[in-house]
Amino acid sequence: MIQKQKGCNDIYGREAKVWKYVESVIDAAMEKYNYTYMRTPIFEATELFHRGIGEGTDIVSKETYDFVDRGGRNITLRPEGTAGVVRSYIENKMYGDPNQPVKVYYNGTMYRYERPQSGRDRELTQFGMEVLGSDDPLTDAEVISLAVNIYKMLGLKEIKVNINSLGDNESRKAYRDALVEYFTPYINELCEDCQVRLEKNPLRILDCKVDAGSDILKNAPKTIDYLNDASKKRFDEVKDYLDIMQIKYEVNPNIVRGLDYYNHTVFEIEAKVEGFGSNNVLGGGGRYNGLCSQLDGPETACIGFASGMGRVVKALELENVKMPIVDDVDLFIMYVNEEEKKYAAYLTQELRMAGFIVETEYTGRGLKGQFKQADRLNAKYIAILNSEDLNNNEVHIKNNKTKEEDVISLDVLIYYLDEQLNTGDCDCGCDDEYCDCGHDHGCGCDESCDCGCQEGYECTCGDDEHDCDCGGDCHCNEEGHECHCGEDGHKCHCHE
RNA sequence: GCGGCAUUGGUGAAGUGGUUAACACGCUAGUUUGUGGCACUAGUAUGCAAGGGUUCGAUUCCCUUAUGCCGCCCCA
Repeated sequence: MIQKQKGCNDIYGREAKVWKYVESVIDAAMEKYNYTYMRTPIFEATELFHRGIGEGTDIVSKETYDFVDRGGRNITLRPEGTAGVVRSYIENKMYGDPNQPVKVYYNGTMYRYERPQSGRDRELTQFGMEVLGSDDPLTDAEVISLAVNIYKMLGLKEIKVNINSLGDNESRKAYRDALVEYFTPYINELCEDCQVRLEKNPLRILDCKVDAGSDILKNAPKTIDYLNDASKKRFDEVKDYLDIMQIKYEVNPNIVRGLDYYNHTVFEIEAKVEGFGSNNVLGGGGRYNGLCSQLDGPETACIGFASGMGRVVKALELENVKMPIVDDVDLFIMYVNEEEKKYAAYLTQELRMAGFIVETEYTGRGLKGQFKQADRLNAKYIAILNSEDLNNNEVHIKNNKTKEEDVISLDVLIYYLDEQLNTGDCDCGCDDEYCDCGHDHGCGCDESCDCGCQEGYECTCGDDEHDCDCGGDCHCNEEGHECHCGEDGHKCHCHE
């Protein structure tokens, strides 16, 4: 049997629905912040990542998927999203657009040649956003706020935002020197890995798991103490904006990120859920003002954030977050003989065109088996075709919840279903099959809001009956968008 | 790149150097002349990740490979 490649995953069934839902929430959040979706190629010239990330690190030397194509080009499957976005910004001369900063987001697969473990795969899906062309501290706060709000809208509660500032190049260098000076006398007391880090990447000693908690680490110099006045002022401004936006965070001097190109603001968002394993960072980001010029573009101030979809989904599962996932069908059409099957084919087509989710039998099961199948599919109604009924232009239709059965004229079947299915929990009276405002179409407006509630906020969706303490804005409050469900004061959250 | 543990049917799994690989769920069919979910009955792995070795004989022992889980390195 041919197996999937190491560190890759097949996502299907219910899990795939969860992914689609998470993606829809991401899209909605990005839209609110006015970040535009962009797609860049999955493979790029190897040089892009070598120059972007830096030659010396393990990352580029042994953790990318590299190959030479048939034309002799050196190709690398993208290990992250930022480099491609910056390349595109330069190549398409987006810096020339008067509409600055450029705010974009992406969502796609990345490839890293690593040994898989919990929360780490070789093919992973990341979403992220970048703001290119502004050094305003407000953009730092905006990116962090957007990241936090995505998690909130999804309904995650146990998250922690860690922020830090590395300062400008001058501050960074001063800090690095101070660290080396501080740790050198203690070199023999550090773990073996840290002894190597002291020379290669002293900042990462602060991240060490072995030495964590030791007095040497606790008393190490803090980035913040080495920020020059301008950098310090800038960091204070970022924190002020976060306070104004009511984003909770903690300044954590040990957040340093791995790459050289970061400066000023760096941040990580952790899942604080039990059982998450050692890789519990949902996402991270920071400012990278030097990258664009390093890639032959103009000097451009940028900040970005990226988050792993797999880890987000894992956090949602561990927190048992409820999601508005439609996994039932409106009607299952049963039949036994060939003549009935032909009518089933016709009826299936007809009702689907009318907007219902319709299923029928494809594997030759008997009636008993078809009833079981209808249950498995969570069919709300069952139509039992029988030749005699059909000759009388009638059909047996059964409510699969109450088990009540009616015999109705085929002429009124559509109206019958329409009435039955749209008078459930939801009273929006919607009769437009393409509107997703109704309970049957996944709106979630019937009981509780699906906006990913957090405490301490008031819902602004304008629906009285629906008591929500959601975080930030409810995403059913789409301004200027008219719902065609016909209920006043009820705003639809469909994206048309 | 380094290390620990794992891999038995559609699923969860038990098990042993030697005739038919437990048990449960599921699934299919029947009892039920076209209305299920209960009950009962029957069927449901020529196979124990793949390949090689030891042995009279291996799913069981050994080796290699693959994949999975967990950790280290690294972390974009």
